[in-house]
Amino acid sequence: MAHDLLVPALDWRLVAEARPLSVPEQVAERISQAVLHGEYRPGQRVPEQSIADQYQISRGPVREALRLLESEGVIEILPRRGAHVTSLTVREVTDIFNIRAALAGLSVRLTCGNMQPDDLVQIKSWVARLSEICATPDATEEYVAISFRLSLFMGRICGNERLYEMLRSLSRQTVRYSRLGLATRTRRQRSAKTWRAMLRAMEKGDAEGASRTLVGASRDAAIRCLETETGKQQDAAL
Amino acid sequence: MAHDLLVPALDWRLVAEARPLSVPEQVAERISQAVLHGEYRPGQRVPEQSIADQYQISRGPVREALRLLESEGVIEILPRRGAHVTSLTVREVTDIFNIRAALAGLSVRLTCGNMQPDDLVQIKSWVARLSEICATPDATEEYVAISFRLSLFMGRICGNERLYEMLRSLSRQTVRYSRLGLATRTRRQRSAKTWRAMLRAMEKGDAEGASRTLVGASRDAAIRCLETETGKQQDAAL
DNA sequence: GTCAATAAGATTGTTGACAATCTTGCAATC
DNA sequence: GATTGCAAGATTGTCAACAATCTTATTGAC
Repeated sequence: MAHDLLVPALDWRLVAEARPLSVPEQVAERISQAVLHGEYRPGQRVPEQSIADQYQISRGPVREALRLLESEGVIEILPRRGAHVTSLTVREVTDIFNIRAALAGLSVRLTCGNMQPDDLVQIKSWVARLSEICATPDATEEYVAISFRLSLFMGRICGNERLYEMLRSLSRQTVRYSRLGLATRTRRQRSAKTWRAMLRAMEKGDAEGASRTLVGASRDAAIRCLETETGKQQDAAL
Repeated sequence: MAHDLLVPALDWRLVAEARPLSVPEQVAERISQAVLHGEYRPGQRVPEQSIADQYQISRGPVREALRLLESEGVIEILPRRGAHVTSLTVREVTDIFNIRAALAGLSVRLTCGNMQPDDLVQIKSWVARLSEICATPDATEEYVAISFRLSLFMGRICGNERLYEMLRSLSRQTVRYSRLGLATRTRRQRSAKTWRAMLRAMEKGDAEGASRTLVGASRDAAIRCLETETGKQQDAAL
């Protein structure tokens, strides 16, 4: 088709960003939330028909929703055996944490060169809040929530859209396990110390230093969080 | 279902790894190859029906194949507008190169700690071959092929399966553009020099050094390869 | 001649049905 | 009592048809 050569196609990405979610996307979001909230256990089957009945749609859109969730790592689809909530081994969780650490490091480095004054204020306030609550018993939920908001915030403002998407996806896959790594007062205090060190480096404009701090700490945290589990069972399922 | 609590589900990942490719996977592979070989141009539409006719199947499996390709970044699917071969902007290519650099760095670092003697021999021979042909005019294709094999090899032997998958996916998305970055003799010579430096660091057991060398070089290469294009057009499509 | 409205055609989204395969429960055997 | 084989049920894979939406070409007005 010579047509394509003459008239460049309109780049729809620039037009419709905040489009309404399609049916499969909505279903995927619901299931994802259900998994995150522990309504489905790791390894549990997710039959297409039961989802279809639940939302009163046919299996077509459900299949699509499941593919979406598979690409996000929330579920696994095996041929003729259907969809299961992912149940990661210790090895796989470590692997993902390593990847996440490397990408978080990149996002911090980029953020340093791409930051608005307001952004630093925002980051500062979150780090302050983390330092405040890290010693409080039972502050795990708030601590986890804020540290995720913080790392995704840097993912967003660093200017690398695709990096943000990858960090978001990896976070989704590891929330359950991150919670373990921040479950005790000691661990949270150690984590808060890292965030402060990273902030200091950022304020000095030391992008490499900030990045190194975060990567090192993430790596340690991954090891620490999994040491607890390693002895128990080969499957790290929460 | 209390049943799930008593009998842990069999982990099929450990059993059936080399399973035969499903129909959608086969179709996805074919389309992917066609895109890589330039049979589809960036931005070109990929209608479901025409693919279905081509392989004499219905649109169901085709839809699934297209979702697979979307998750690999080979095509883009827009609601009610169908699938298009991805046409990346300069910005997006840079973004992906940055991510790939960070992950390649991680894979090299892990490889250093996870390497068999044979592996180093293999890497050495490839680096030698690259040094041999880098000055040859018109060696772009072989040079690109070997350097990809090399980086994916390290992705594979580093022991982080997921990292390998991500590197493979990112490579697929950027082959077209990498070719630009290795199109001239000077660029290939510069690239070969980097590989040699990385190899020296690996031989000394300097994982961090090897990683830094590669990350730095990848970053430079990305910038260099795109400088050529930046002036011309906002869309970096090959 | 250029632009806007319209209609025909093409394409995607969804549905329900059927075939292929897997899982589960039960019975027969060792 | 544990294991194997079989059958019924459940679940996934594929298909063809219809509805909703978008694209393209034509027509008419300015």
